[in-house]
Amino acid sequence: MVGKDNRVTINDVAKMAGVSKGTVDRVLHDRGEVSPKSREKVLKVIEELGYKPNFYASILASQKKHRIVCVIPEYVSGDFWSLTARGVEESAETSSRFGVTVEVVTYDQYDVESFRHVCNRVLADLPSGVVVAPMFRVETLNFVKKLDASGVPYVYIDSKLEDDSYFAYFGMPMFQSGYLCADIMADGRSLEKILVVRIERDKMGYSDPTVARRTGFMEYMAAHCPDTQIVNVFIDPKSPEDIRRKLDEAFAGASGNIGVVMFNSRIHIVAEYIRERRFQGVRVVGFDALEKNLDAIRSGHVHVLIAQHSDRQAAAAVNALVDNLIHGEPVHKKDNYTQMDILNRFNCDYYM
Amino acid sequence: MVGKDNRVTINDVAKMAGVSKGTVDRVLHDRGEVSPKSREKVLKVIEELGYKPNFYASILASQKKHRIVCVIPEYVSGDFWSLTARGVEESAETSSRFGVTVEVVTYDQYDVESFRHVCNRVLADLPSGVVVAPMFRVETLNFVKKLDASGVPYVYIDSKLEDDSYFAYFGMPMFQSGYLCADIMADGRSLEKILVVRIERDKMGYSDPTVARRTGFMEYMAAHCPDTQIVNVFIDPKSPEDIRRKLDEAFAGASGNIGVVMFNSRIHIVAEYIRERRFQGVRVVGFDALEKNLDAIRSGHVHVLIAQHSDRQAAAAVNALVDNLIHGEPVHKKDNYTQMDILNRFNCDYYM
DNA sequence: ACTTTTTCCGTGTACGGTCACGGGTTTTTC
DNA sequence: GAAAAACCCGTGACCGTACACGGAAAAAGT
Repeated sequence: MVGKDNRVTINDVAKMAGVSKGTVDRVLHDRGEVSPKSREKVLKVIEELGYKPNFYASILASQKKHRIVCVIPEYVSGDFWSLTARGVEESAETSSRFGVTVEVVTYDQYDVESFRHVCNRVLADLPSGVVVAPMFRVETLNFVKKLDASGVPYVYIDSKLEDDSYFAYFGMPMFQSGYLCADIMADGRSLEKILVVRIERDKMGYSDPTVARRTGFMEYMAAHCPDTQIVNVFIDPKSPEDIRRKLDEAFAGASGNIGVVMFNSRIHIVAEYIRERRFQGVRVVGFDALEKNLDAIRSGHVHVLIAQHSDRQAAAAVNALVDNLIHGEPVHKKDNYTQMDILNRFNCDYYM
Repeated sequence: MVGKDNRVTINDVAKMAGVSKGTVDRVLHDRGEVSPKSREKVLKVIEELGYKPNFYASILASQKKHRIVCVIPEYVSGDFWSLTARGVEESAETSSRFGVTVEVVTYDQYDVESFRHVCNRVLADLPSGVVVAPMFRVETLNFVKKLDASGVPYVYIDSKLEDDSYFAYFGMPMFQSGYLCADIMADGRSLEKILVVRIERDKMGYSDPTVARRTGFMEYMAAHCPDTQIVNVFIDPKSPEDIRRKLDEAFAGASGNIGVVMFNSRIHIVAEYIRERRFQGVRVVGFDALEKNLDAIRSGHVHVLIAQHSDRQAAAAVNALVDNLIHGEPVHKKDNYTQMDILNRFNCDYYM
């Protein structure tokens, strides 16, 4: 049996304490203008009666408006960040009931300047809370420092930086996901070599969340499969043709079993290549449940995806802020690592 | 940008439609006593203005009390049904804010009579909604028929029966989970035989949710590994010693690779056996993320678990009812299949 | 002792709904 | 055609809390 009848109201408390509800309200919200004596009295009565403020009446009466801003990379339908955006959208719906508006602002993840610009815009019109997916280390640290100075709580999603005053973090354990990936790739089969397909980026203080993943992968391989050759294949993000040439090179002259992996969400471009070249027996493992990646699983060109619910992550991030802003609830846990989901062709259709 | 200022109130609607808020309220709740003409008008205005009732005002004003009852098998801490109970407990917390109390009643899943008894108790004092985990086919059908007749919505969790008037269903796709299980067990390795450990039960119109799982498993094996021998090992649930003898028999004289699988949540008893006998190289696959099973993964005696978030399932079931009772929201989807999570030693620690 | 200031507190309205009540209209009934 | 019934609909009192406002009491100033 759960859920008791919570019939004690602020009026009961007031009556018992021999004061008016106004006074009770003042002590409840620490709004001052109450004598120590009556304050004491009220507190005692609250304790005795086990008074819990009615949540709904409270929200209804206080017409406070909160605004939360989510700063994430630009996205187009179907890519990784669109999942996050969807999650935000979802929780925005619920939050709007609490009088909280949620706003998404995006930046070009390949252009620091655009990130700086966005940060300034946010700082110029301070919201009540911020959710940020950090891509540029220095700039983000600078940004959150200012937020912190203004008392605006911020939540990291996807990856976090080394500062310590963030309100919460929601994301995948990146190192472990790489480790897991390696196990899935290599365990029980003796691979001759593994191609690690990487997208070249401008340097520019860029903080790639996937490096930890790669590190985890490499550590597993070093420990368990020292004989497997690891080959980095760098692709130019601007010329999609590039991948064909580079992979042709990498595949040339390979005789034994080969694996291909990417540590970002774009394994589907590898799947596409494999499909074109009609290669058989190549083991392909990637990350994130984009629609294109799921299709690649279904068609058999990708064997396993390691996925996370980025949408839930984003929603959780927003909700944590809302809970804090509205109910004054502290975070349950500061660091929240989402589960790593292993998807193959037999369970991917049940992954929404 | 998300979440607009939803400042349209029932009074705005009333004014626009040229009626009183009472009338608007009546059409909102389909409470009758409204002429078709004004009803039409109000509906149109609601549409135009995009009016959404304020949830909190609504809850505050209507002091309705709802009661939801969850009928599930008895459980002890750490077993499968305790997960479900935990999920119920969680959602009960949120629901209590909505003036909904959630009650868990349990029955002995090996005793029809106890189930009948529980059903009668529920029927004697009808709640607003029911969540039920069906174990006895005929009795459950009988039970829900009466609920249906009284207009009490009911939700199936874990497994569902073949009737059609349930409000919603939340559970794992059992057949596919068996198929998936077989793939994980056998793909890429040539197993000589697989032991299917089963717990004998009294017959008694008992509806075992795991039979579909076994069917899925067998179909996969027949299609992909016709040479692997499948051996059923029946265990007496009452004598835990039994398993040792039976498994000893089954293992005796096996030379090649062996797999062991159970289709309920108790693979940990096999793990325990393997640990005792110090067997090496036996592939063990099971279901459900019980603490004991997770421990078995960590110690290496179970290789993979296929899990579902039964807690979320239960919570979702309760929430669906609450949403419907409080806000009159219809279910999004009637049949909700939860994802199948593949757990191994590298990702099981992030599965909460 | 009489202002002036500060401190403390009660009152009343608003928030956006719900629902009982009762009065006015129309339709039925005899 | 009047009485009864059925049908519609507006009114207003809540629900439990937040907060502005103004006044009483106490402290400080002169």
